[in-house]
Amino acid sequence: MLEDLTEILKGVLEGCVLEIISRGETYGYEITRRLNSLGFTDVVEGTVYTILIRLEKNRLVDIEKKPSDMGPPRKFFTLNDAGREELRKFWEKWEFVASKINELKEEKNNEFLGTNYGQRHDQRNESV
Amino acid sequence: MLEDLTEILKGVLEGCVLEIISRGETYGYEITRRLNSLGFTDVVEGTVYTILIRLEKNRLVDIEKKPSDMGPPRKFFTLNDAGREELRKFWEKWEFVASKINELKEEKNNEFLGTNYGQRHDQRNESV
DNA sequence: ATCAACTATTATGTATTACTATATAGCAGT
DNA sequence: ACTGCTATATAGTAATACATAATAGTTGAT
Repeated sequence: MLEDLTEILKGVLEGCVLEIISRGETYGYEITRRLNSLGFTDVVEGTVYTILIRLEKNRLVDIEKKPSDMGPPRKFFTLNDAGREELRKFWEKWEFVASKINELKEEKNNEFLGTNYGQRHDQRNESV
Repeated sequence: MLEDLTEILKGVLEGCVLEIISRGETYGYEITRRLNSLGFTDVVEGTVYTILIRLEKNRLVDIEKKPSDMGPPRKFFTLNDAGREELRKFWEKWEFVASKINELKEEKNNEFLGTNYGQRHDQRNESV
């Protein structure tokens, strides 16, 4: 149905994984299934594992290996303090970006209210 | 204030540029200023020009060069049919992804309503 | 016992993207 | 001349998601 989400997922997928881990100890395969059932049906294990390895490398997670009765042993991940701080920052960034994008979208819907094409756009130096 | 937005902007910045062009003929430098005043203060000309060259290569825009009384000539961009279709698809993708991310975020806020850690997560094969 | 299906992790290579940094150039005011 | 603003172009870099394949444990059917 929807086309490739690859590019639009860059930068947010890691945040999603952090959020999922923050709910409680979990592992790569389960995280992938969780993302799939959320709606990101094309995300595969390989993608999630590279994110998990990155989280480990950046010391945002604690890891514990445990046997499973369903297959090979699982590597369980939990967020540590740095991971929780990273997650907090992710949501902060997300809310900022999402609000700005929606602002742009709203302008679009309000186009009929009046545009200023041709007139000077002098908001230039009022920017943050 | 906010940290680096680089990664989270991947995949959405091009959509923003398409949207800005869709309002009417405009050029790289002005698009950059528009993005800056929207809140994306760190986006620089170089980034926008690479996006514009990409749009041109993918034949999503029409181009017209015009002299300026403010400096060097400007390259004006307008969306063609393919560009408008690409923009439509961008908003479709954005709404999908944003709704899913917010769904994940809401679950977070509703954590206190009850979790099912430890119990089996048997939504596995109910996924889309 | 063998095979397929599901569970689970690891690793290599690729494409795409935003960014850095720099170069070039026109115009205005000092 | 010099600075500052306007304006475009481009080579190189870092980061990310994905494709693909290898490995391995468990279960159930043939």
